[in-house]
Order: sequence, then structure tokens, then C-alpha cells
Amino acid sequence: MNEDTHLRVLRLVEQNPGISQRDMARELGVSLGKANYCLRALLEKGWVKARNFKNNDNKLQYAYLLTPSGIENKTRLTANYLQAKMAEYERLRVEIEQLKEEVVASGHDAS
Amino acid sequence: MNEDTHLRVLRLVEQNPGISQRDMARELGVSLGKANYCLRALLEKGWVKARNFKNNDNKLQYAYLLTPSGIENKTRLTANYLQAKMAEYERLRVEIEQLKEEVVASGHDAS
DNA sequence: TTGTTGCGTTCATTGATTGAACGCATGGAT
DNA sequence: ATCCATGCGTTCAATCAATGAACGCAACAA
Repeated sequence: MNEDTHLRVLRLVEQNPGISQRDMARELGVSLGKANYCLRALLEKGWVKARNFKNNDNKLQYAYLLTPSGIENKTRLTANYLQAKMAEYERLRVEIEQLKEEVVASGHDAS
Repeated sequence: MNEDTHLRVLRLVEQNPGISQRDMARELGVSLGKANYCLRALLEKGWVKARNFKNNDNKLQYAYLLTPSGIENKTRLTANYLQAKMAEYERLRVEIEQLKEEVVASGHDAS
């Protein structure tokens, strides 16, 4: 499972603890199976806890809450993610610059 | 098969018609099987022609050449690609901006 | 001649992902 | 009280892209 997906799930859960796995999947643009798999991984790690939403001994309709460890790791993942995105941004800048030259050059050839 | 991969293959072939599928795969960071599959798709479309490199009736060691249609489509794909990358660049700019705010905010909370 | 290298090709295997189907709880309608 | 529809988390067979080991073949050097 992807760390980026983990981060996105942590974000969704923090912002809306009552979110269902189906809505989570829709929001992430992945299948229900994957959302479930990812969420279970986070539960396994202890980054997220599931609390019963309505009755106290029913099984379904959870509220998902970030644990302190989950908050900590979300911060860490966010920092990593930001750094990666900034590197990607720079890489993209250079690539676009080169592509523009290339397009202009082939335009000259064609004229 | 991905259009981006097609474009990258067209680029490689144009710049080095004598390239082998193995080097192509290495350059693209994909498997030999995928490079082969992709190249065959381009041959099928008539964007690339394979010419025998050494002997005229041997089967292997081709030179891959862009056809006029291949050149045309490479230009088109490049333009599309550039446009997509520019949109992605802008999207990334916004995302990074938001992430920075988020990181700063959580930093304030933690201090 | 013989062994090695490099070529394109093939295809069984892998691994991630999907989404239909399941059992269960809930809540509204009859 | 009974029924039905809805929504929940869970499961898992099926799918599909991707892999890379293995093949036959040509070329070349020893």
C-alpha cells in the first residue's frame, strides 16, 4: 500500500471521522476494497482507532479517530509529501522549459 | 498502453534509431516485455517502421525509423503532453501552497 | 568448430486493484 | 409486530497491467 494513500486517508479521517469506507473510496478515487485494505492497515499500525458510532456493542457504523501516533505520523508524512512535491515541481519546471524549446523548434521546421 | 510511454518511445527512436528493445526498456524504466509491446503498437499504427540493420533478409537487429505519420503524431502528442504538464505544474503550485500553510499551522500547534 | 553475446519474441507468473455479493443493523412504512 | 429498503464493513474470485526468464536465431571471436 502506498504512503500517499495513507496520508490521504489520514486527512479524510481527521476532517470527517464519521466518513464511511464507501465515501472514502469515492473521495480517493479507488475501489471500496482498497479503501478498506488501507484503513485496516492504519488500524493495524495504531494510527487510527475505530469507535462504535451509535450503540456501544454493535459492530458496524464506526467513527474513525486519529490516535496521537496517527497525528504524529500524519505530520511526518505531510512533511515528506511536501518535500517530494516541491522536488517534483522543480523537475516539472525544467521539463516544461525543455518541451517548449522542442515545440518551438519543430514549429520552425514545419513552417 | 499509455500515450506518454508511446511518446517517450517515439523520442528514443528518433534520437537513436539503432536502439535495442532492451536499452529502450532500460531507458524507460520498464520491462523488456512492455517495451516490446509498446513498440509493436507503434509499428501496428504505422508510426514506426523497422528496417533490417545489417543483412537485408535477416530477421533481427532492426533499425526503427519514424514514419511521416509518426513524426506528425509525435508533434501532436508532444503538444498534448506539454499542455498536460503545464496544468499539472499549476495544480502542484496550488497544492504546495496549501501544504505549506498546513505544515506551518501544525508546527504552531506543536510549539 | 564452438562458445558467447545480443537480438526480438513469448508467456506463465505476479501483484495490485476491482466491485459484486454477503451478513448484519437500522429505521421507516404498513 | 412485520416487512422492506438502505447503508455499513467485510470478503474474495476475477481482472489486468507488468514482469522477466527462457527461447530460437544471427553474428562474431577464439
